[in-house]
Amino acid sequence: MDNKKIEKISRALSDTSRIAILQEFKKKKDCLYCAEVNDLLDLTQPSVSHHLKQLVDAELLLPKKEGRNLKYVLNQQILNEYIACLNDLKD
Amino acid sequence: MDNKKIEKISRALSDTSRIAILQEFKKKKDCLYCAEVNDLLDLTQPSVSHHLKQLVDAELLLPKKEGRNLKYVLNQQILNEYIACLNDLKD
DNA sequence: TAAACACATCGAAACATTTAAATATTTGAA
DNA sequence: TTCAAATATTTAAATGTTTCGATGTGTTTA
Repeated sequence: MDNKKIEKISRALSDTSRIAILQEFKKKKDCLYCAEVNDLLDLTQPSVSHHLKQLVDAELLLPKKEGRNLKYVLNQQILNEYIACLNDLKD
Repeated sequence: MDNKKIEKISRALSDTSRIAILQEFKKKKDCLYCAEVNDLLDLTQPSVSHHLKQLVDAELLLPKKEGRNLKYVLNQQILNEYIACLNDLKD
């Protein structure tokens, strides 16, 4: 994972709304619907859409279309790679 | 570690210059002088000072004054706590 | 004490991010 | 095929970030 990718993931994580979204996955067994995120956050629908887009762009979330709903799955692999890079900063 | 702190650390990590600074610590045995960072990055002294400040504000670096020089030490503990929070996102 | 050095702060320009309102798109249901 | 629901995009305002030049502050050395 190169530094540009680390930067991108870090930026995706640098917002309490997006952190809250990711934390919600634990309760929901790693799978969340867009509408559930709308209920979770006190933001308008376009704002939530924007935040989800950033998490998807950083590949932390994988979108899966289900009819007119959108289901998100946590990308554990990229999270593991990111964590490995951080661990690498230590000696 | 609360979400505000996670946000702050993530934001500190969301810049390739700052990532490069942290990576340099590995080569320098976890201790860097401000002037060494100036040589490392192709940025002016005020810009480097700004980046170091963000890393210090996020507590990723601990500053130690040595006469008119400033030495930084990597804060492994806060890095570990941050990594633990990220691991916590997984189930 | 004066000059040089190391680092911080200020001010401003350029650019990016966050948010919401309005609108568009896609899909399912009647 | 028309209507309603779910999500995305556009636009614009407010705010935050990055960078540099100029300058300030504290410390060592001549």
